[in-house]
Amino acid sequence: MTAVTVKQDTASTVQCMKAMSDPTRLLIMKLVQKKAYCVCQFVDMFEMSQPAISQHLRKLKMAGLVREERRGQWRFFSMNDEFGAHDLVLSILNQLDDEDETLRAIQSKETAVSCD
Amino acid sequence: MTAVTVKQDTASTVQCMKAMSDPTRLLIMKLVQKKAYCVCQFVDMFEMSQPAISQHLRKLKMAGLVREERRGQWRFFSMNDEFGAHDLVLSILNQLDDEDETLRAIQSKETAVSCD
DNA sequence: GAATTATATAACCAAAGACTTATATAATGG
DNA sequence: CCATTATATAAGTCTTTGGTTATATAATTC
Repeated sequence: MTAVTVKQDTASTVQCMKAMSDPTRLLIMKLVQKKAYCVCQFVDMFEMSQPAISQHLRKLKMAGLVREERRGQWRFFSMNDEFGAHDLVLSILNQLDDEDETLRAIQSKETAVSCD
Repeated sequence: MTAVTVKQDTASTVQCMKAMSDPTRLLIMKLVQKKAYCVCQFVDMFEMSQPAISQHLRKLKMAGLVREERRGQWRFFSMNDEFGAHDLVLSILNQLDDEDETLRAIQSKETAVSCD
């Protein structure tokens, strides 16, 4: 297991961190680390309006942290593991407790999507 | 060398990340990782007004990332290594390139303080 | 092709951020 | 004690952010 890390410059580090410095987006990243989710699933899990979720996802996508894939009428989002600061993303997510209350609460609200 | 990491909950992770999600504060953290600096040194290095620097330092201090120490008329700031999310801070700083242009430029402007 | 479902986008708003200038505080040195 | 130096704080401004509601777009189903 090599631990060689791709170093980032100040601007990209800040951009990546800003994208993740929000509870909703941080948890979305934690979730997409495991598998892809569609917008409506996030809407249910975070109990947040569809436009609000959509805008959070747009930020993550614009920053390069996630990737979007269309499946029928759904749009699935997953972690972009080719992202330049991918190592930074991983080390941040790695510091986040998997037993965290907020995370647990959100995961428990996961709903299935027809196309699954 | 143990790599056991103290996990953080969502709220503290976000709080810590927000404190560092600014180029000035990120670089201040990178600097204080090595040694303590006083306010006037940051003012010179970042070519930023004294109140602006003072406010950035207050944010870092309020969030628990740095520690303040008075030496005569100066106030020195250093990394708080007893901070709960200290590991998170370190892994973020570790991802930041030491050869980064912005960092280099700032370091080159370091000035001495009489009391040193 | 009309209704439904999933999503994005636009326009708006309140709160938070990052500065500014002006002023207060506190230690130092004559 | 007074002037100087280092720093903090207050108040104001402008921008960014994270939500809202309303509407547009696009695929699916009947």
